[in-house]
Amino acid sequence: MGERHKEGRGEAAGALTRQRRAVLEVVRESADHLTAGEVFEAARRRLPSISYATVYNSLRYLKESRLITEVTFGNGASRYDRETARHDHAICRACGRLVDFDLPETVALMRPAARHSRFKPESIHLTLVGLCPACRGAG
Amino acid sequence: MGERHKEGRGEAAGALTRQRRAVLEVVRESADHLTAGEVFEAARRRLPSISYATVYNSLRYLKESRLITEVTFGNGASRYDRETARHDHAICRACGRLVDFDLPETVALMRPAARHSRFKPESIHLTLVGLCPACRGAG
DNA sequence: TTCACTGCAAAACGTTTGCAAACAG
DNA sequence: CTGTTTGCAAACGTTTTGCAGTGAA
Repeated sequence: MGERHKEGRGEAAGALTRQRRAVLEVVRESADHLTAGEVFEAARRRLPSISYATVYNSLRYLKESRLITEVTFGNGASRYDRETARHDHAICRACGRLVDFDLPETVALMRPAARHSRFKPESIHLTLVGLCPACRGAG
Repeated sequence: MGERHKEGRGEAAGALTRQRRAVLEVVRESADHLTAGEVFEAARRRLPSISYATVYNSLRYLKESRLITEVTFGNGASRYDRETARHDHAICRACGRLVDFDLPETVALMRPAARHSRFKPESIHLTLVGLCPACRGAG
């Protein structure tokens, strides 16, 4: 796994190429959580020659470099999140909308969760399923 | 395939056919969380003529009938859980092992989570990522 | 007869990989 | 030169679907 300190950033060595930077910027500039396909569409606007495979490769690289985060709920496409700090998620069961939030109380559950599961804890997060503001109104 | 009639249990109408019951029993008899493929293998031992598609159809039916639960983490295969009550999960980042546990404190976070996300809350669960007892030792 | 369910094969998705060519150090 | 990254296409694993045939009511 690792060559070290080229970038001093994360685990992945290697360069932040033009393609990778375009992908990173796309993810960073979106308030939403884009799918790989959506990232591809947007990245292509900046760099028309970029390929789908390179988008995937770049997303993997950026994730390993801890510059972005991958969110996988359900069997649909993964979504990519510019937020790299610990946080929680809410998912709308009607429209699938995914929202980040941070509930500080969550981290306090790490030790009890570790005790119950007997796992060595590394990270924890909360997932709220319900109706987003838009769908809550639509009933 | 003459079996019982409606169970009046969940949303899905229809019968608990021989195939569906075989699939249900497979899920119920496993302490682990089986993938559809594993359910298929086990169901085939009971009912050699059962097809993959029927396993998928049955799993969907059982899920809609609230007799089993589907768990989807990562981009791998869905796993099926006999536990239908609210509970939390721990996932081993080394081997992928998935363990159920119930942390009663989790439900108390539903209201604050709803406040932070502005969602109408329906269910909540905690996901602990770390190392399972086996991988914790193996380092 | 009617209608739901099954089984098969093929399609659909999202994602990964093999490889040759382009590129950076 | 040497190793890395790209782009393309093809492969992959999982899940869904179209449809003809089966079986239960």
